[in-house]
Amino acid sequence: MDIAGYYTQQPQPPAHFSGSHPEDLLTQEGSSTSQEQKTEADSRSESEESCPVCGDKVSGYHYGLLTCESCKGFFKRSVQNNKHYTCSEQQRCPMNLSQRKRCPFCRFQKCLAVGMRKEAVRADRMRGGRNKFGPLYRRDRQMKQQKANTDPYRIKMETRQTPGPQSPNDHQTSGPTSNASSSAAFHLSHIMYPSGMERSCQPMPLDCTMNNHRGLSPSSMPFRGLCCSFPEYSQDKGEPSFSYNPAPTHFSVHTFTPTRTPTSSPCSTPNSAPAISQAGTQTTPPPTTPSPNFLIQLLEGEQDEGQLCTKVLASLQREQANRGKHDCLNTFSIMCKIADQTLFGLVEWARNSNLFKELKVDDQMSLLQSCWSELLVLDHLCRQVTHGKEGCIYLVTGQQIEVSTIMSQAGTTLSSLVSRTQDLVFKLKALQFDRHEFVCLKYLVLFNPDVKSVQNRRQVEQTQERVNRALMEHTQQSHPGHSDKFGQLLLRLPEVRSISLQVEHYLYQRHLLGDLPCNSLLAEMLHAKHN
DNA sequence: ACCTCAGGGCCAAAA
DNA sequence: TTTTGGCCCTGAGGT
Repeated sequence: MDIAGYYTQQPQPPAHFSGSHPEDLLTQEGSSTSQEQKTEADSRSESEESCPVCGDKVSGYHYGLLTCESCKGFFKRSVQNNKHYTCSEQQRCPMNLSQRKRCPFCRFQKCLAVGMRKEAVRADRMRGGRNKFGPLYRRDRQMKQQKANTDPYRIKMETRQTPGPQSPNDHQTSGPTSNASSSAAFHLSHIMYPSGMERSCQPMPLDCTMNNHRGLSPSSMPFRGLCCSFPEYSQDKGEPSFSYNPAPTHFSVHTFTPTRTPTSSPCSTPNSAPAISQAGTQTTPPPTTPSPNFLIQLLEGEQDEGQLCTKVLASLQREQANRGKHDCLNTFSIMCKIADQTLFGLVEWARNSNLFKELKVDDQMSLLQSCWSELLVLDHLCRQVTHGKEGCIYLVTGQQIEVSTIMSQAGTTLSSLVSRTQDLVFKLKALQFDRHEFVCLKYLVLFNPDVKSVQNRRQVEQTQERVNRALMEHTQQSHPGHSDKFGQLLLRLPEVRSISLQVEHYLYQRHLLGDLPCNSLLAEMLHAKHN
C-alpha cells in the first residue's frame, strides 16, 4: 500500500490517499446508523476519492487499497481466470475512466503497480470474511483521518468520533512487538554494547569476522532476480515469499571481542582513531577553530567500500545458502538485506568515530535511531555521485540497474523515491560533491542537537558546529570560485530528510505486510520510530 | 448477538 | 461471444 505517497509532494498524489473514507457510496445507497454520524467534511472528502487505477469513484478497499468497483471486478477476474493480456501499443496506454477498457494489459499492470495484491484474491473462492490485510486497511484509514484532522484546508472534525489511539501507529504494531521501541533500543544496545558489557564502558568495535568470503565478485552473485523486476509488491505468484532466518547470524554479537581497539577493526582505517581521539577528548572543543587535519581525520574513519561490498555479498550468499537452490531471494528481500548490512556498516562507522564515542551511550542511541535512514540515503547518494553512471543506479554490490527498468516496473512510491533521489544525485553532481563534503554531511546529520531525547545537547551542538565550519572552510578552499557551494550543500539536507522519511514509510508499509524481515536492524529501527 | 466491510457471485449491458 | 461493472450475498472479525 502506498502510504508513503501520502507524505510526498507529488503534483498528483495517489488519489487513494487524498481523501478519507469511501463509505459515502454506501451511505447513498442505504445507510447504517454509524454512517449517519459522518460529518459533512467526511462526505465531501469521500466524494473526492478516486480510484488510483482509473480515476473512477472508489467503492471501498479491494485487494489491498481503495479502488472502484469496476477495477475490483476486473482485477478479480484477471487473477481468478489467470488472464494473460497483451498490449498492442507500447505498454503505456493511458488509464482513465473512458479508456480503461481499451487495454486490459495496461490496466492490469496499473492495478499491480498501484498496489493491488494478487494474494488477496482467494484461491478457494470462499465468500465473506476478512482478509489478512485488515490491519493495513485500518492503519490506512487512521492515517487518512489524521491527515484530515491536521489538514489546514479542511474543516475541523472535532465533532466526529475519535478513535482510541492518538497516533496512527499506536495500535498497529502492538501484538508481536507491543513495546517495539524498547525492543529496538535493546537491539541497538546489543550492537553498541554486546555481550553484556556495562553501559558505562567505552563502546567497542563490532567484530567483522563475517568478512571471510574472499574472491566474491558481483558477477558471482547468484541473485539474478535483482535485475529482473522492481515491483512495488510481489507481482508474481511464483516469486518466493520471504522467509527470514530468525537466527541473527549477522549481528555478530556472539563473535564480539571486547579486547579489540578501534584500530584493530578491519573496517576502520588504521591510525585514524588516535588522531581524532586527541582532538575529541577536549572537554570544550573550540567550534570556531577546527584543526587543519580535522576533516582528514573524519575522512579516515570512513568504511572501505570494498569491504562493505564483500560483507553484503557474503551476507546474501549466506542467506541464500540457508534457503536452498529452489527458494531464491526475491528482489525486495535482496534490497532489504543490502540496506540492513549497509545500516550495520553505518552504525559501526558511528561507533568507531571518536567524536561519537564522547557522547553517552543513551545519546548515541538516540542520535542513531533518529538519523539512520538519512545516513542510508546519504550513503546511497554518495555512491551514485561517485560511481553511478547516467541513468543507472549503482548498488554497493557493484551491480548497476537502469533507472528506466525500475521506473517501468515500480509502483508510485518507489518510482517517486527513485525519481527524487536521482534528481538529488544530479544536483550533487552539478555541485561537484566530493567525499570530504559527504563525510561532513553525514556528521551533520548524525550530530543533530534537535533530537528530543538527547541529554548532552551542548556537546552535540558543538560537534555539529565544528563539522559545519570544517565543511565551510573546505568548500571555500576547494572551490574558491563557487562561493555558495557551502550553502547549496546545506540546502540539500532537507531533501535528504524528506526522502528518508518517505523511505521509512515505504519500508514500514512493507513491514506491515510482512515483507520485511522482522529480525533485522532495519525493522527494529523502523519500530523504534513508529512508536 | 449484532455490525462492519471486503471478497465472491450474478447478470444485464456493452463491446 | 466475451468482457465489463453495478449490485447483492456471504461470513470472519470486531464491538
